[in-house]
Amino acid sequence: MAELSADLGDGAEGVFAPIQNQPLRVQIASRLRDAIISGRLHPGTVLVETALAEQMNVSRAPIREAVQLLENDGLVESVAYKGKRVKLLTAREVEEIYSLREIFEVAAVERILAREVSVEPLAACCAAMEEAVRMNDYEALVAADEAFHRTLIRLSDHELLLSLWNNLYMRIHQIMALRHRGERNLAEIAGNHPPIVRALEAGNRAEATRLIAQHTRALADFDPESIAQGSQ
Amino acid sequence: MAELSADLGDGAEGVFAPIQNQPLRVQIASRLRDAIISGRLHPGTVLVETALAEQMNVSRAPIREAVQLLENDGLVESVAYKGKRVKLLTAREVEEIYSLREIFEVAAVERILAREVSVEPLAACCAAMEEAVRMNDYEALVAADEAFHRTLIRLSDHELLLSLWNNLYMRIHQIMALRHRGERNLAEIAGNHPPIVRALEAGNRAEATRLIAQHTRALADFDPESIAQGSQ
DNA sequence: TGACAGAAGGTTGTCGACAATCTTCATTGT
DNA sequence: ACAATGAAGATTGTCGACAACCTTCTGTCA
Repeated sequence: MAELSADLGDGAEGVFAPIQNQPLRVQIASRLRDAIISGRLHPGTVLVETALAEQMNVSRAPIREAVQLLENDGLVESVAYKGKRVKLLTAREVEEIYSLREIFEVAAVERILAREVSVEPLAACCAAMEEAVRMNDYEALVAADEAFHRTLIRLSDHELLLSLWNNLYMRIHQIMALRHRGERNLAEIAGNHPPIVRALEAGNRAEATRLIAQHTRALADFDPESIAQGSQ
Repeated sequence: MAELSADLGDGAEGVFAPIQNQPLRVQIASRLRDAIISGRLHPGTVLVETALAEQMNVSRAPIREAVQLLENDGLVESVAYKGKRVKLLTAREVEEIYSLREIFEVAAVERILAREVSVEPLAACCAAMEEAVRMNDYEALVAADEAFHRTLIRLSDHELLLSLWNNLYMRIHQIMALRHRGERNLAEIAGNHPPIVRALEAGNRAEATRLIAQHTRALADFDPESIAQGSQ
């Protein structure tokens, strides 16, 4: 039994999938989070505990705790005497989210350059993006893009920064899902990244920072009216 | 009644303190938070719901929710099948907290310079610090120091950054409380800040950034062994 | 016709209890 | 003496119910 659990834990080559007895609140929170960041639950949607409990066939306790988890994520807000609702997105907040993204990425660049970390993982992400462009696969491109930026943060070797990034990117996901999908030039998006990698390889801090800022601001250049707010 | 509430809300000059019917979880969370960041609850201390519920004479439900709030704050961690405990502090985590502090302050400086905001509020904080030095009041100096840095973030006009800062500074409070109080030169601490204000006034980005980094690293220059970890 | 008072409805806040799970300790066998 | 098995204890997870609070609708009075 000792070696069995060891196998499952380490190699993950075992026959059995690892048993994961996640608390209900975690499962519920995952479902709700997915619904919110995918845009299925619009900002302003009221989350009524009793209704959710009935839908998911559980009691209110795990629902309450799950909603609280989402509140910590900044996806849900509490409005006095009205209950909880999916957080409304103001233009200002969207701006701040993207500017924070820029702050984080620039900080990551600084650390990567200071520690002279290999940027090979970033090049791999670029390759995945080019592949997605060849296949004309928008979803794959988005995934590779996310992987690129998360890898950038990860290479900075800063766990706290990475956890903040994960939370931030969740909200960016939501914003992208709510935004009308403009006609994006796949090749242009993919093409933005290799120069960043090259600047990092060259140790060119100013250029890397400039490219990151430019890329982020292009993403943030949205139509404020395009974000669907729920009723009210 | 309308004008009464308006008075209380705006001027805060009314006779009555505003009625705040905070949920139990918020009151409980505040108490626990205070205990943790003041160092009265050491890292590693196990938080048993039933015990806390009995001590505070409430049921377990609000205790659970309060502890979850602290978990979101990063002050409590969940260890499988052992319950929740006050989060242990590793040297790495402390380093990351201070490096994040530097990232945030540098970002704030950039924004302040870009927007040409008046730095008068910062000068006021410096005056408070000098007054504290004159009175040889360590507590007042710490308070003024915190006010200075929070003001710096506030002047950057970035709500998201400010909320992250508040959370981060909570943990810095905890670290300072756990750290053996070295003999600090009050005048030296106070003296660090006016040059920052002058650099901001002069629009000298490089100098301001350099001073911030220097100041932060002086704070982070701690003895890793000095942080008391609870039993285990 | 408008405004105020009252009642009804709905939602969150809190509680006590039960169930499930893991840990720890005692016991037994080799 | 050590290891494995079993039982007991403790803690978290979940549930259903009650209470408090605010909102909203309706009815009445000026």
